[in-house]
Order: sequence, then C-alpha cells, then structure tokens
Amino acid sequence: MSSNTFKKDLFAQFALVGKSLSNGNRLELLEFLAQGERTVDELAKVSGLTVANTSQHLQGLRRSGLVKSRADGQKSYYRLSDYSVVELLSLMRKIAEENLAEIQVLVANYLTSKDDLEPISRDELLQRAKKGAVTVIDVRPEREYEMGHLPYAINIPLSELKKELKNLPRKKEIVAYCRGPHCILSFELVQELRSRGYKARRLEDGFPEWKLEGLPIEQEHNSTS
Amino acid sequence: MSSNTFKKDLFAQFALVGKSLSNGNRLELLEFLAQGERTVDELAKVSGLTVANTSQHLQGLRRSGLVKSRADGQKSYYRLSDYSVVELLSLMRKIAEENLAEIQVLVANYLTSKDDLEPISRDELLQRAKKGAVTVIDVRPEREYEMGHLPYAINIPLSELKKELKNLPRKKEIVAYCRGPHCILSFELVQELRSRGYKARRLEDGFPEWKLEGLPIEQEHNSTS
DNA sequence: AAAATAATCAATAGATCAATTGAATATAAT
DNA sequence: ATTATATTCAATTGATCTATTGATTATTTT
Repeated sequence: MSSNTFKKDLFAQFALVGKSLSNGNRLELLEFLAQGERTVDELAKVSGLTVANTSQHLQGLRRSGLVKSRADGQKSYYRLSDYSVVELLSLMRKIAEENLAEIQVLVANYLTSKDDLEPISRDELLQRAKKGAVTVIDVRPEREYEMGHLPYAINIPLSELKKELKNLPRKKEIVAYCRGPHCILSFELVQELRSRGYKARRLEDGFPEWKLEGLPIEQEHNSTS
Repeated sequence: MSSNTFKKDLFAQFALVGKSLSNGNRLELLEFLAQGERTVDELAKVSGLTVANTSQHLQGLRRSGLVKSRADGQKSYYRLSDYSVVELLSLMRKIAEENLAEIQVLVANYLTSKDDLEPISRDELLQRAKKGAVTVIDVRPEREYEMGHLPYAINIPLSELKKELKNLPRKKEIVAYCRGPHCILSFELVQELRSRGYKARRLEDGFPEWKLEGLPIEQEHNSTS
C-alpha cells in the first residue's frame, strides 16, 4: 500500500495550494497582485493588514507556489507565479457566486445601502452603445484587457483613474465592467466617478459572462509574450 | 468605509471555497466525486476515512457550495455541484505541479520504487499509434472523455476496468492517460494491468497538455446537455 | 418488535492557523 | 556614524480545524 501513502502525499501537496486560498486576506492580496508586481508595503496598505502580517501571508503564498518574489535594495517585490493563478481566482469566484446564497445577500445589502449602484443590462448597453451614447470602461488589469474586451471599451485600471479623469466625458454616461458580477473593481470605479460628479453605472456582470453569451468582442493584436 | 467591510465579507465568502480545498482528504473525496454520484459509505471506503469523518467533510463541502446531496431511503448521495468544480480541481493541480518542487520529488520516488512505470512520450505514442501498435486508454470519467480525447482512445474509467479486461489485447502495448502528468488514475490503471500480465505504460502527461500542444483530438458528437 | 444498516450529531483533544507585538536585519539617506 | 525605511523573524494568544469516539436518528430487513 505504498501507493496509498503516495496518493495521500500527493493530495496533501495539492492541498497546500488550497490552504493559500482559504483566507480572505490572502485572497485580497492575490487579487491585488493580479494587477501587477507590488511591494510588501503597498500590499499592506491596500489590504489594511500590518506589514508583519502581510509579509507572513506573502511568505506562505510563496511556499505554496502561488507567488514569487524578488528583492531589490531594501524592498521585496511580490508577483503572481503565473497567469493561471488569475484563472484559478476567477474560477473560484465564479463557483462561489453560483453556489453561496450568502454572497447574493451581501451584494443586495451593499447595493441598497449604496442607494443606486444598480447595474445596466447587457441589452441596454448594446442599444445605447450603438447610438454612441455611452463610454465603456474596462476596469481590469491591462493584461486581461488585452486578451479580450468589450467593443469600444477603454482600459482604465482603478489605479489609473486619476490620470485619466480629464479624458472622460462629463455628461455622457459611463459604464464600467470587470471580471464578474461581483468583481469589486467596477463597484469602486463607479463610486469614485460618481463622487466626482460623473454619470456612471456598472454593467450587470463581467467580461466572462459577456463572452459566454456570444456577444461581440475585441482583442489587441500585438501579442507580446 | 462600509465598502471596506463589504469587500472583506465578500473575500471571506470566497475563502469558504478555498477552505474546502485546503485538506488532502477533501480533495480526494472531490476527485472521486468527479467520477459521479456516490454514497457516504462508498466515499469512506475509497478514502480510507471513517464514515463519521467522511460525513463531516462532505457536509463542509456542501456548505461551501462545492457538492450537493440528496437522500434516498437510508442512503445519502453526494455529487459535485457543477462541472466547473472539476475544472477548478484541474487548475489547482496544474498550478501545484508547476510550482511545487516537492511534487516532482514525490513522483520521482514513487516511480523508482515502482520499478519502471516510466511514461511514454507524446512523440513515441504518435509514431506507434500510426502503425496501430498500441491501444490507448483514457482513464477519466465518461463526461470528460466525451468532451474531447486522444484519437482512437477508448474510455475505461478505473471502476470499469474489470468488465473491460476481456476486450483488451494481451500482447499489444497499452498506453493509459488521464488529466495530467500526476493524475493518479493512470498510475493505478497501469499497475492493475501489469499485475494481470498486460503490457501497459502511462503517457508522459495528460489530455490538457496534449490539447495545448495542438495535437489532434477527437470529440463525441452527441451533445447531451 | 428486534436487529441491521446508513448516516449524522455532539463532545473532545491535539494540531494548525491568524493576528499581534516587539525585536532583529539589511539597505538607504542624512 | 546615525537615523530612517522596508522587511523579516520569533514568541504568544485565541481561534479554528481535524480526526476520533460514542451516542443518536432514521430507514430497512428479518
């Protein structure tokens, strides 16, 4: 039965990856790392964790193979090991959204508390886009945008918003979308824009759902490896 | 900052899914459930856990949305919620295989301890298949086989092996493959076959890698939803 | 009705995890 | 050299997880 302990050992290794995904704070760190390489300090700030705690989580993530790090001067830079980690997070989010009722409740409460962040439907967006009546913003990291996005959508990751504000129309409606119906990035972008007096709404769900529906897609052609 | 607690709450929900994936025994249960609906008792047997322990793990998996259950008489049947759970497991395995050196070590040791379960390469398989010199077996569950498999491969899930033995050639070499280079199913099938006197080897890796390489694929056409 | 089967429940002990705190290390700036 | 900055390390506490044990419930069979 040495095969049996082999099997157990193998599953135990796979479980190391799962362990990394078993804590909300670590997921938040990973999500942020999906936008690119970051220092411990930056990661601590956005996640609201202490630096020591962040550092320890990052080391755990490195041991499980999800992130890599490099040191430069007094800083350590962490990044996702691989693009497939983003896919893993995406898939996890999708499965959670589809099967955990609690998520629906959370989002519903958040929306009512936020007055009306109610989303625009795909159909409505298509109709208004035809008339050129909306500006569509893709909030995902550049890499994901390049691999496919909604037609006429421009790419403005959350971190780039301030720079891009001057190029956005004051009166025309802005529609933001992201990875899925509960991807937090689009919520935040819409809030930011509204607080600055822009007319902004979220698309009801994200790029994957749009693509799945067979709706038109654009893609960048400069395939930089 | 109520948006902040919303974000934390949301990530905490996603982490429930990760938690389910953070234990080797649960991964083994999920892997087995990928082959179809099973009772608690069956799951306890294959995993080597006590029934009570198995039952508790399954209830945890249900709470996190990864499995569903139904009761019939005195039995409870559990199944994966969704095919995307199989995709999630696959992706996790792939990421672990690529990033955890320990897995390479485990497999290497297992192979040497098992004399020669050394795999056949894709190229070698292609050449020998052209001459009709090999029988190719896809060890994955039927559903996955139907969605795409190697040309001329026949589908024999591990559980079906005994029934199919009489149809297998005694002298011609048999090559088995599965989901990935370390998918345990193909290891087990090869061992079973060898112990019964068949000439059997594993393919060096699995279907996803084959597909990725752009090599030819067959697909069933009866698309039963 | 009594016994057998299948699964769940409840309580427990040991192991592991998560966050905090304060110290330590290493590099950069003054 | 001294100070500041960025990160890691080590120890600790409370919380959570895992497997075990024995009891309990519900359904079938005898």
